[in-house]
Amino acid sequence: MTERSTEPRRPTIKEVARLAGVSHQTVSRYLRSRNGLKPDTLSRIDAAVSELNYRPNLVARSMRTRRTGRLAVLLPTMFYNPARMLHGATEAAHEAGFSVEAVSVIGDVETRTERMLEIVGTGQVEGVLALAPISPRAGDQLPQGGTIVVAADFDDQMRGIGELADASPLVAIMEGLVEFGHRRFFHVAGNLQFASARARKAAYLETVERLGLESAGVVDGDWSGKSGYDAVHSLSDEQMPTAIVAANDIVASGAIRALVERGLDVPGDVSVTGWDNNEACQYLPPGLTSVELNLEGLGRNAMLSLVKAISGRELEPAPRPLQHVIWRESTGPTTCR
Amino acid sequence: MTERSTEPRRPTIKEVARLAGVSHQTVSRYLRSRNGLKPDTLSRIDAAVSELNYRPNLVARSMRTRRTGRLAVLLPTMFYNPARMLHGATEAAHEAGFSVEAVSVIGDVETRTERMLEIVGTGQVEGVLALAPISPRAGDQLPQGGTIVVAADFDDQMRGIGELADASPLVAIMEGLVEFGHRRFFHVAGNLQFASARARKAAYLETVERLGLESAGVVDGDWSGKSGYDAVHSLSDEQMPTAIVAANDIVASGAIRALVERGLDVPGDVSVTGWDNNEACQYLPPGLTSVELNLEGLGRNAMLSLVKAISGRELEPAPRPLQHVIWRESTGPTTCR
DNA sequence: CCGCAAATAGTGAACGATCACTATTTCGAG
DNA sequence: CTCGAAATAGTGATCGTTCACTATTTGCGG
Repeated sequence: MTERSTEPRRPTIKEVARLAGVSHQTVSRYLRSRNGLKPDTLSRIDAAVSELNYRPNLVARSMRTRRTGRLAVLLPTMFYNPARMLHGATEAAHEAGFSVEAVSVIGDVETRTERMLEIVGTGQVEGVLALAPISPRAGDQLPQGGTIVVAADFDDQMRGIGELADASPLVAIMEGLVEFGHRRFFHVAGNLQFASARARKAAYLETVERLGLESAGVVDGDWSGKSGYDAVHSLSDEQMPTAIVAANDIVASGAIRALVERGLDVPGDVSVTGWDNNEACQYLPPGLTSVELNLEGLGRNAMLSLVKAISGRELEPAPRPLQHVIWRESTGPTTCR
Repeated sequence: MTERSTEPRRPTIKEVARLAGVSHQTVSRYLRSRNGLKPDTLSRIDAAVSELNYRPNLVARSMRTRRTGRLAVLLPTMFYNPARMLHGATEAAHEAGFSVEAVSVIGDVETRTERMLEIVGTGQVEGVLALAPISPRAGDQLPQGGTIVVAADFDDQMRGIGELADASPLVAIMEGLVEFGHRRFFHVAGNLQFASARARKAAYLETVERLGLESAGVVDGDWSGKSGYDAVHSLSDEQMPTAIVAANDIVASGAIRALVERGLDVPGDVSVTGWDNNEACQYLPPGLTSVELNLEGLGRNAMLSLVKAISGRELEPAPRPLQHVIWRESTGPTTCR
């Protein structure tokens, strides 16, 4: 590991002012906007700033302006990989002049909610973007002086909101499978505390209904491979569908293993689909039909709504579409059985 | 999405003091340590604090103490999933009283380094933990007043340091494969800017040498499935090894696909191993022999060295071992060919 | 060259905590 | 009861910036 440290005191606005032969307030104005200064004054300050290598003390600025310019992102740790969403979110926040604190909490909804309220309570952050479910009661418990909260994957009515919970690719998947001749489906859902899991389950049920399909049912899972594995093993031979729509690629991988263990071929006997376009699942045979996500874009757009709520600024959203189906070998025409 | 906001001014130390009938300095002492106060005074302040729901203004405290209590973690975005390491790191930082800012940068080493220097330069953070490679020149460019940098996966001599680069499980894998009868190996390395990739490559070469094995060579990859896929397809039939040691599970999945495409069975013809214990690779047949990592522990320990360098505090490290081999179906005895 | 508005620059207070002192109270020994 | 050190509490300055003013300079029509 490499370690370095130096600790000379940093120059202040007054030292810059003295060197430039102006008042500290003039330097302050220079920092805010370079308008309203004579060209001569401006260049003298320019010179002083670069000579002293001056950087404003943001803590002092925060103190006076009562704005910290900091946001927090609450990350889930157990169920899916939020790193790319975090990236999109931090980039967007950076564009809007905010820095982002990452908070990841292992535990249940209540633990996460408590931790989030604690963070808001310190007044250190101006807002929180929750990428993991939090308690719907959180809004009421916000401490006075508390800040805005945007929960991107959750709302008070337990319904998903926005792009994160857009389940339309699932409809596209099922329609594609129907074209392949499939009539009997099965869905292994994700953790239903996540709006995305609820939305996919709802979309599955609606599509079964709308297209008059058979369904071997829905098993509520937890985004894990084991949940897919167990769900398939729980089916009797008579129940066995010809197409399994899994909540994500991990669940699908568990389902595929269980199918293989039962002597069934994918996609010969049963087609399987996932979600997230997991790289390993693209390569390992059979390449898994999945939904490619622009996770950075989803993270960005979630952050945009927080930024807008706090500062009113509207930044450019990520270009659509943010998700689309990629068909691979794990899906195919039904065979006579 | 849920949004809430309230903005009554927060109470200050002086208001607490007035309510408790003491001086503001007494309240300040109360906040630092409750010692040296009369029980009566203490309980009066206790009452005042809870009545006003007082929380100290950390920005004001930072201003006076010249300590921000903030650290930054520089995350890689392209190659592997740092979310669990980030979690371990933030937990450790939290224990030591620091908050953590997440910075993820797409781009090359120079881009990351520049961004890191920018962050240090603002004086907002007391230290940076780099989980992605940064330029070895970064130390020299640290701005004056700059803070300590710990690069957990890199050092000036391009050699890996510490647990992140511990390649001993690779030796265990190869020894196990030798017991299975394997003599002819192949290694697909990760991105060699990462110390872990360099360490695994070095361990592979040393073990080949030490045990007098045959090697079909090493292909330098980039942690991607494609790199494993291409590497295997680049081999002639004569070169084909009986065991492929891949830099991680994704690379292994690409290798397996290429093997299957060439009509080879895993593990019947060729054994394959990965690294990271990717959940999908555990389930999809053949279950991949891999290295389970305590990523939270690795993140924690990396953060501990930063915390120690900054504050001198030594926290409890994660219990060892932090990685161990898990044997699965993708490895087996050699067959006569 | 005057007068007056607009443009530009300066002054001192304030943000909310801690630091470095000084002041007061407490309490046991003599 | 007094003295003096230890324990406890108070006072005012300070951190580096911006805010709310006031002061000065500039530019231009008459």
